[in-house]
Amino acid sequence: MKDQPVTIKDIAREVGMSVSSISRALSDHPHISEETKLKVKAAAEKLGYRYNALAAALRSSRSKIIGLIVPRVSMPFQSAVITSIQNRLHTYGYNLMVCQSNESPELEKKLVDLLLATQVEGLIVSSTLYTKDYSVFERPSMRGIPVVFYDRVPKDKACHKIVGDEFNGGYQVTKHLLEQGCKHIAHISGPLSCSIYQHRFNGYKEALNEYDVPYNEDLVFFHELNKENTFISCDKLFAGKIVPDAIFACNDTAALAVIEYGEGNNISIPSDLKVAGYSNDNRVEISRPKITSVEQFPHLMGDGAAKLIMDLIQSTENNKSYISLTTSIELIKRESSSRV
Amino acid sequence: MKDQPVTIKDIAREVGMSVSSISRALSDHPHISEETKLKVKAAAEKLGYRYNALAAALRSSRSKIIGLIVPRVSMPFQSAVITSIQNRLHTYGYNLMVCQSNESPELEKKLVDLLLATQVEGLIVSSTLYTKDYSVFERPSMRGIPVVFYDRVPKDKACHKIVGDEFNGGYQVTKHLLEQGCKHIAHISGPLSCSIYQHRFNGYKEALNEYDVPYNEDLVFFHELNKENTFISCDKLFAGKIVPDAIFACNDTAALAVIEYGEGNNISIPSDLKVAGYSNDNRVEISRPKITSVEQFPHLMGDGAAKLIMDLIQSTENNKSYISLTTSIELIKRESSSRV
DNA sequence: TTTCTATCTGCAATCGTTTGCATATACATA
DNA sequence: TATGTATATGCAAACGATTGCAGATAGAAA
Repeated sequence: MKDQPVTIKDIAREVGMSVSSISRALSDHPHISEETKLKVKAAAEKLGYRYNALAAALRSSRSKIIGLIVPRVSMPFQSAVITSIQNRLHTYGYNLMVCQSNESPELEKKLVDLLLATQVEGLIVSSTLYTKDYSVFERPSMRGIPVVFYDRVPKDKACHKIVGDEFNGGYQVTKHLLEQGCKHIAHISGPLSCSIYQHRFNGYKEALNEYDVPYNEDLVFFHELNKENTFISCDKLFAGKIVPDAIFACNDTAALAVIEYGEGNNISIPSDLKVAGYSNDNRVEISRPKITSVEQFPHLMGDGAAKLIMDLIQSTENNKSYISLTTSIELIKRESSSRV
Repeated sequence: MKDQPVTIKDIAREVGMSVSSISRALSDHPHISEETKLKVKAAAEKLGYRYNALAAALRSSRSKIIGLIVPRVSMPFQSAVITSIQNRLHTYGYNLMVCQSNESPELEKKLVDLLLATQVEGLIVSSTLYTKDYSVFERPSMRGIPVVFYDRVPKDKACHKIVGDEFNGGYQVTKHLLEQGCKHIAHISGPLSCSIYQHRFNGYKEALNEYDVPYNEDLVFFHELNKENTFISCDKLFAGKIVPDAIFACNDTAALAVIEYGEGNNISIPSDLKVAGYSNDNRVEISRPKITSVEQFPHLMGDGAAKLIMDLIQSTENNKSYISLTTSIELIKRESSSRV
């Protein structure tokens, strides 16, 4: 056995046929007889042949690779989505190349170039909190390579995308809090540059409007939703003229921070203050009180994103129209927002 | 502008030079004058040239792709590790292709083939709970492609690996519980086919031994560490002759299940029963009581795995010896195991 | 002028497949 | 015999870069 990898050329020599026939035999081309196929495959096995997907990709210009750009893998929602994207793509015989933007729009741009250089056949993207300029995804160099956005998608631009029903989520949470008798519902949100927060915010305002509760901008905050920022906002809220009787936090980390803030400041939840989060991550059921939150069904979203990109790749016609899918959400009511 | 992608050939035509010079100019080869490089790069920009990494990979047989095989992306520990692996590899100019075995040894094997076909330059692997046969990683067809295991590694086989100090973790937890005065420490573990559980179990027995507490096999359980299984084990434990005064669960999901079991069965924690988990995931601090657990520093492990694979790829000499790295752990004591 | 470096550039093979087209064979049909 | 139709196989040109080697050019030294 040589140290050089075995190629179809070696198989051709072994069985005394041309490389083209070997190639066809191995890929079950109908023009090759069953008998020959068996012979070729046996020889391949015997020689320890290994298919070179790169060479095939170069020649056929189908790399069977999908690129994924995501802010960070280690966010519970994202990792759940990625899990199902990867599993689904695998059933199509496609591989996934994962890149992280680390919430940096500049890096995100570079990653697009990187993945295009790798000849990905499609791109799945959930953008950074701050991405405003999406032009990189429609440069001429993108020609022919479909892009599917999910979750965090362009705000003002048509594109293929799959998103949760964020407006409805924001609306449902707010409506629920209103129905629990709350009058002063604070909203702790992520930056509005990010589509999901914009839509939840719109839903929030819609519900207020519907219930004739005036919108008060002293009760809304926009910042990255970590514990520190949330504490700062809580401080402001409880130092303000109007003390809130509910807080709608736009993720569960922030909601948990509110709970902790309450514990530390003698604010009892839900009697003094009702709280709701978003994403229904696995901490909200552990918390005491358990936290009302919105389930986003990340697996459906991942599955949908993978199916959508594959459809776009496989459809021959030049799709001029954009496909937009919405996955439903479900408000899960728990103790943190219950009537006392 | 044509619909065909622009290649270095087009640049060569544009600037009136040969493709080899273009190639060298673009990759900053020292034999090309600065002046020429600038001219070439300007032309590339102008034509909208995009580097084809696949073609380069084929010719140079350096794909700049690392394959990752992991049970599931959506486990908190795993996704934290993956995050740092990907970020670190990116600094080396390498990409990461992520595959999930879904805890199936058969699928795991197929993924090795798949990734080898993709011409990965290295493989990073955390195996399934049940992988016993690691021969697939040392077949002749693997020749030259380094493999780094992390976390869940082969038990009885030398290999490159980076693992947490599991024995010490198991030992520390058990010792801590003993020092809190516990005499009957149950151990709820994953299957021993998996290296990490074997080592934690060994650490558990070592501590018992050191404190002259007899090992009692009625107090140990081996199964997948989900809530249902843990409940079943708890039922058995509390129906047995010897009622435990502590439970050392091998992950936090199981520890949380024990807490929940306690709530539902009038077992008060930590006064009646002390509890410890493993991995220090973000739920243990939310739980009431907060749960004693073991921090594994997944980011160090990911970083280490990425560095190690790159070292192996870049080292020219044929490494005969295996490198084994151990990341330290830290026992975080919390209410669930405190003296009353 | 000649010769020698040093510096730059080009030729052409190569990486391992895929694939359009041509060809070969066998068998049936006219 | 000539023709047609499947069926099976081979030829050779791609795909787009890299790279060993040879060659060209220019300036300096002899």
